[in-house]
Amino acid sequence: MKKLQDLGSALIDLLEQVEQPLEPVLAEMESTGIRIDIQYLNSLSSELRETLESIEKKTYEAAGVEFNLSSPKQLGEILFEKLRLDRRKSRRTKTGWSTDVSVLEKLELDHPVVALVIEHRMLSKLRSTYVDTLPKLVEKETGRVHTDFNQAVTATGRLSSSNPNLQNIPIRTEFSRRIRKAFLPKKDWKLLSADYSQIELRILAHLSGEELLQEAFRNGDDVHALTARLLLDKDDISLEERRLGKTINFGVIYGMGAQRFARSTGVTKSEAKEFLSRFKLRYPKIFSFLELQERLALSKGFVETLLGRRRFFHFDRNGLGRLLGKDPYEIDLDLARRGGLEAQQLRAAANAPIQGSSADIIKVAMVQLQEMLKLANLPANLLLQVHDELVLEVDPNFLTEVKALVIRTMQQAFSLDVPLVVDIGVGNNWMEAK
DNA sequence: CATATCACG
DNA sequence: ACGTACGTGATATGG
Repeated sequence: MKKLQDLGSALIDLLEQVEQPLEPVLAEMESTGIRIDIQYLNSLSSELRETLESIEKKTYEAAGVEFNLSSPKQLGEILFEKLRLDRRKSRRTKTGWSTDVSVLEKLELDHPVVALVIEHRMLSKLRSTYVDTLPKLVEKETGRVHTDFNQAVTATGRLSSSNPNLQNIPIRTEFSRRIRKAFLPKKDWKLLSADYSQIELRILAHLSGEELLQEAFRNGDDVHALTARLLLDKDDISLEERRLGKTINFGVIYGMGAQRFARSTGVTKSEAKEFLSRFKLRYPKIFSFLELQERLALSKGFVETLLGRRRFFHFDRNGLGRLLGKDPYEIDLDLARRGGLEAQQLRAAANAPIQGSSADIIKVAMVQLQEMLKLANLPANLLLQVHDELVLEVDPNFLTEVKALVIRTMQQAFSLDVPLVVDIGVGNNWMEAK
């Protein structure tokens, strides 16, 4: 406590008003657990076993040799030595040639074996990490799995989840969504999923004061389409172009460079540079805000979230550490970003207030929501938090009431200069609820 | 136990 | 000249 007091009252408040009240909420979520359909997962596992065996056979036929598909080392040797595929599409790792999915996608049209490997990779990952693992962790008496929500692990203030990690349950592919069907509410209850819509971009709009973005959120506009319109300088935007806007909106939060932007959208590097500089021109306050965070990390040694949560940085005393105590606006950022490790730390500094403020807000919402559920004696249990999403199980007779309470509590957890919007879904399992 | 890979926000 | 997307946790391989 003494140490915290020295750091100011915001951190005392954060501790006493948010983190400490959150602890029993997390404890109850862990203890409640979430119900899992073991039989369903077992049948998925059998189906996967057959599919994987069939892919393996075809792979060995196409490659002309049998090998361990789960060994990146062996796969690299097959692809780049035996089959002599284009090594320029891969890169060196400490142990050989990279065979990660971005490499495989570049090689996909060069040899029939590659598509098989991609399919196998995805399905075997899902089987070993989720389909075969979750049933073993189900408590026999309750039919539920109980994760650990770690409150003091991350650098940004987010929670993490482990044993098992229930914050990375698959959703992005067709087969993934079938895994979500295994997550059930209490018998005869409903599963409810409520997530903040674009909370990090809204926080960025708030913290930066960028009027164009704020106005868009206030009007309920499609901000990815807006960004696409600003970058392409035209009114009508295709779905493809909107995707471009979305990539750059998210990329900026992480400090994405032109190369990565080009690679993940398919535009050329010079087009990517053009887009990034137009973005800077159209949303100048976003960039000055992000740069200010980098300057603060250097001059004060930390950056802060909405609730005063701090992420500290420790730069080499013989290098960037010398900038400690200097006027943030006198720091030459281009110079500071010179080193690879330092540049990464500075991107992390720019990102931390955004990611961390999002964590602040959902934590406040969780404490308030749990309090309201208890006060009103509502038959509903908080089960999971997935960074911008809360999952509950609810007695269907009280759905209308609980839905309204969840939305109101999450949206009012913190007042920003832009609205917080919550999307909600209800179903008989986690897939249906999304 | 290090490494590569990949699941999520 | 070049690079650079933030934050997590789990799995299989191979030494």
